[in-house]
Amino acid sequence: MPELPEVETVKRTLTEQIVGRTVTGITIIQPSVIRCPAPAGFTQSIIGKKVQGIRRRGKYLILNLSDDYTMVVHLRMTGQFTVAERETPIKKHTHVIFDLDDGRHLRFWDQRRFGCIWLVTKGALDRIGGLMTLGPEPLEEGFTIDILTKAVSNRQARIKGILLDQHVVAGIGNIYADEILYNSAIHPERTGASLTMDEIARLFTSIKYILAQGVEHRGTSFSDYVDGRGQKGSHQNYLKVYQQVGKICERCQAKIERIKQGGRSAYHCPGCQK
DNA sequence: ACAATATCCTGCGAGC
DNA sequence: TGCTCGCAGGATATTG
Repeated sequence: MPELPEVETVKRTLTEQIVGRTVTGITIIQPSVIRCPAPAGFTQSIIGKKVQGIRRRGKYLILNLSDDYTMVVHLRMTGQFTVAERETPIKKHTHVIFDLDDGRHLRFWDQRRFGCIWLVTKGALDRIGGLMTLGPEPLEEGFTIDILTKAVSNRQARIKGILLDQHVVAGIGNIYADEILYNSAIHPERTGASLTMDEIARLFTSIKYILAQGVEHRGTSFSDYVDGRGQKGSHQNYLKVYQQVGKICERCQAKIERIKQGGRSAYHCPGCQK
């Protein structure tokens, strides 16, 4: 599941490979992954564009192209955006193939087809749903303890749901939400309003620490995730609760449990997450 | 405004 | 062997 650390790793590995490259052709196999414009317009506009830089905002990849165009990609659940040699066989669920001027391919693959691509001109980024309403980047200066305090205050929603809300803070998904709550020893079903100042301070520290660890480990490859070179991350080897049902908590020796929350799994330690 | 739930999609494993 | 069911979850739409 590409969350902030995974998308950041894709950004870095793609930057090394495709900045300076020009798109010379495109094959759209599954048109529905392209949100805008329509395939004919997309094809016409993308060809000849040079990749000038890549940045990340939350879980969105943003490719700055020549002529003031911007291509935005969201990998959602199973999306992969990788560079491949032209001779490499095309896997099932490959939806879009960009031909690059160095003879290689940039390929968008997504087994479950939740991922999507937008191509807009500069200034039209507000046409991309969700991008303009994202909360602050958790690993940057703009994210403060004051912002987190305001986000949880007087909220009856459960804290895990608040962490997953991209308007509050950008880039946290199910894996890192569970790991952050474990690290701060807070139970996922606590309401925002119930948190003490001390707990909010711990949560703030854990958000930064766990996400930074995820980036350092180049992401969590639990099922499909790979970076822009097709390589897996290693953070799955450092998970304390996510997908760890029955394992012994190293902090209190209780057994890790899974509960259902909002249609999602919430992994936690019933012994020390209060 | 807020909080919870349904929806999209495919593959896999459990259970019968 | 082959079927059904539940599960995986990011973001949006819908409901209360």
